[in-house]
Amino acid sequence: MSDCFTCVVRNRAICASLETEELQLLGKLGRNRTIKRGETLLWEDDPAPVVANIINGVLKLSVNLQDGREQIVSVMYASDFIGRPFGKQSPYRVTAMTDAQVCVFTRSSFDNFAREHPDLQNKLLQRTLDELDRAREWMTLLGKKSATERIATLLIELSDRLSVDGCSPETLYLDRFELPMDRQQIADILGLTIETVSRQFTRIRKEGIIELPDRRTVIIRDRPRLKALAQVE
Amino acid sequence: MSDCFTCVVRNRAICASLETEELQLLGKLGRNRTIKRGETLLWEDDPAPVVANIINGVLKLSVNLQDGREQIVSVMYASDFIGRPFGKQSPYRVTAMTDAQVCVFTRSSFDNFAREHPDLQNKLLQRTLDELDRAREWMTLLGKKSATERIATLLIELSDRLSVDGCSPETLYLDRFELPMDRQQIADILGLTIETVSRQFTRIRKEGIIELPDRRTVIIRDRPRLKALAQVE
DNA sequence: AGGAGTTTTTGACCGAGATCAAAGCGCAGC
DNA sequence: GCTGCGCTTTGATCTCGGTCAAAAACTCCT
Repeated sequence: MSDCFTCVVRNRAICASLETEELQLLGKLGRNRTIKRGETLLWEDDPAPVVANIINGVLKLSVNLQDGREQIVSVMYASDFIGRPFGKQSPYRVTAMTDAQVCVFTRSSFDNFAREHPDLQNKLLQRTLDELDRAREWMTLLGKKSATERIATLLIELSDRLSVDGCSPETLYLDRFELPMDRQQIADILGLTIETVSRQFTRIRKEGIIELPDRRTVIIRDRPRLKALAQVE
Repeated sequence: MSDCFTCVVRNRAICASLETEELQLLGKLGRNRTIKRGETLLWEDDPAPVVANIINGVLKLSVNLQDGREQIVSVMYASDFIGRPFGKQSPYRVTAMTDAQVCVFTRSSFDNFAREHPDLQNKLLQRTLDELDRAREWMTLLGKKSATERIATLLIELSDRLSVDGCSPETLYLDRFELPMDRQQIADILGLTIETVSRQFTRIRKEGIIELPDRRTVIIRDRPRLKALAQVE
């Protein structure tokens, strides 16, 4: 059993809606699990589905077309909730982009628990609405933005989302961070090819907006200009 | 006051989760409203927000960038739920694509009601999850599909969604229907330009897959081939 | 340290869809 | 019936990002 009371995401995940006793009950249902980078936690329409909270690490949710094309439809971070409770199966593949730790529930046990805890369901609803907003923002990116705008938007988003993850309250903005994904994955998030991603990185690096000390590290040198590139909204 | 008991979407909208007495209560909170094609029901981040059920008609949800680019992030049909309950405001513009009738609630009154009706919240959660799936499917379209694939996908989707709307149970497939939007709106849904949309229509019309008796009418002549064009998944 | 394999960058070229421009079509009003 | 206007189609050209290929940089192993 996992100890929910010392859990690092206890106050940010959906569990935050629960009181001591309920948390104890939910804790009995969950199992901690470690996943290696590249490992798939959940296959599309898995017949034995699970839901999970992310404790740490970054996971992707992807749609894979038969001809091999892959679209990443969501990137999920610590405290995010994975999976589809109630009814339908989840038509996505969930794969770890970095080593990760998750807190896993069988769907049936989670469903039963949730049915009796309206506060938890409410939290879940709000999270799903947030996720929907994010998906729609990304639709706008995919439908209307240029390659440069896409890259800039991703970098801004990452610096926001990873800073919460890092949990150091003094760094409101993360100006230096590790990319949790490789170039191919960036391409599959942004609806571009790996070559275009690389060229755009080079471009904004040469303009002095960012620095790339190595493949995985990004330093934002000129945030206002980066925001200007991203912020067409 | 609107009469919920004879409402055409009574069994398909979220209200389906309510018993007689509760429905009566909710009915007191709602107001019927007619909207003309092109009229905007809700502006992005409206300070006096409402939520609504669609009784009939088709509405769009759009994100508008400052330079005039518009991405339509959702097309909503009869029995769909509009707006964002609990907390945040809705960052989208909601506009009628056809004349429509909606059942409107102020957000605060709806929130209060929903808080006391877990079944309603559960229904809302499931709907939101469905909507999220649809948004992600569209992300895949916008990120990975060719112009032809996009048009074909939209036509299949419309023939599915409008047939439920029409409510004639014998027509499982609608092979003839009216487009609820003009070419520009199709372009803004699919992340294309109006010219490309027009060219693709002409193309699949010349191939005998569809027929276009007039601007707004579509007849599907060869559904299997249309599906093949759309169905890259 | 050297070498094999992987990932990323760079270069040359190409093409799907965008852009710009000009008809064509359908309908409302007179 | 004609005219004017908005929407749609068609045509000509351009461009951004894709494709194909090779070089460069990094990683990991021995």
